[in-house]
Amino acid sequence: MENPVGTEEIACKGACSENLSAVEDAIYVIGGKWKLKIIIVLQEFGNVRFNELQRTITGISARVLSNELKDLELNGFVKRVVHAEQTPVVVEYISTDYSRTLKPVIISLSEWGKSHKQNIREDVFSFG
Amino acid sequence: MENPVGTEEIACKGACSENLSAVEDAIYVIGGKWKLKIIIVLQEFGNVRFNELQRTITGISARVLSNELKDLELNGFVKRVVHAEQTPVVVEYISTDYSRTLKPVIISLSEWGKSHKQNIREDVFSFG
DNA sequence: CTGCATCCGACCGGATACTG
DNA sequence: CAGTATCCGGTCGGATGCAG
Repeated sequence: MENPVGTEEIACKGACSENLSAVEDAIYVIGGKWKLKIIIVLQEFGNVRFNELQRTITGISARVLSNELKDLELNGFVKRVVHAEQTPVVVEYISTDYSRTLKPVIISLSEWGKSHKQNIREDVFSFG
Repeated sequence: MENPVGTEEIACKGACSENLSAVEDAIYVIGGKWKLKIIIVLQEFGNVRFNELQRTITGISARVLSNELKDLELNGFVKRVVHAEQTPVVVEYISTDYSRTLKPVIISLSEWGKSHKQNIREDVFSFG
């Protein structure tokens, strides 16, 4: 059936673009090199301070971390808690309930990442 | 070996960084604005030609698409098939078995993306 | 400590034109 | 059609310095 841009493709585009735009939305908010990693650390540690965060997430600069945190806070993934009673001021970041809805995403990514690393080690696709 | 930050944090770092590095690995290969979207389209359409791909994935330029495809092929997510018998030459891209191992990742991302869009619409966290 | 402001180089990626 | 080459503006992000 020669069907260059026929009904079949159009139909697929409908169902497909639903997936596509959903994933696009997801990537838009939690995409990038750092966001998920920050979320993971906050979920595992509970509450973390700025410099602690920077030390844990290897390679991130203060500037970028600061921007990412602002972004994450705006989107409701992170809460910024200031302990004003102390000097110097202590600031802690904690993960929100909403960030916990990302658990399935994090788990599937983590599992895939593990098996991928294995595959690379075993040279599964060195097609020579 | 001194321990400036305390054993508790170190212990957590062990368990935590496993997750962290796994997710990092995943993001390293399939991260970015386009890679997952390309993979999704190829999985849903089966085999797609270059320009078709560019039309389907709104906003991507030929240059970037070309680079992404090369990258994806190198990592075994995409296969490039040349039909030399035709003129002008027809090239099709198809998804590999390995790219299908990303299914769980794509599903969880897609579902989260959908519910996230809903949440935004309902203004769940307009703390205004 | 917790960041923000500024400077500045590196890189990303769009537009355009071109080849096979 | 399926890309590649070049130009070039915009953004990303490191380094440094400074403020609360």
